[in-house]
Amino acid sequence: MEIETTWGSIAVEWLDGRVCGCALPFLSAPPGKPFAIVNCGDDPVSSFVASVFSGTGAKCPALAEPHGTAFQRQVWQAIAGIPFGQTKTYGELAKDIGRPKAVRAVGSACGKNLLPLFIPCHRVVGSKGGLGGFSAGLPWKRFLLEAEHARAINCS
DNA sequence: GGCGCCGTCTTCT
DNA sequence: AGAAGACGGCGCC
Repeated sequence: MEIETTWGSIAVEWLDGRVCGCALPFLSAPPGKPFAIVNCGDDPVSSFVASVFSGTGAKCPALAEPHGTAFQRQVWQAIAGIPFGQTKTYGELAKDIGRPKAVRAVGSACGKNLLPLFIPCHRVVGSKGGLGGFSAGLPWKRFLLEAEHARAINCS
């Protein structure tokens, strides 16, 4: 299914009611227009996505077993544990999974996350308040953090 | 404060 | 094996 927004169409795939894929249009620069959802269903998945953008944090729907290495799953699981509206640094995440020095590897694992929005990799920021990166483009990450009232970033 | 280099760990070529 | 990546820290200008 697809959710149409003023920033492009968000494609979400699922199997047996479990989300197994999510793709956002890549944005290298923020579109001039404000973000808005144009066409959105009322199923659990759609409403979850809508809630993420509106900053009202609904319950995350069931996710399919993610495909990845053991290390990546650990990272993703740790990310999934970040409370709504809060952020965590790559370093803290690394420490949480027992590899305090594997921060670089953690970042790498984030980039391979197939379920942005559902696994909130946008809540992972750099230790100095930097944004780090985002697979679909930083504008999404900035917007999402702003929507969740994250103050750990430099909202200029 | 900003820039650059090195350390560290996992994954792809 | 070698290279690269969504980092962190420290030293230097």
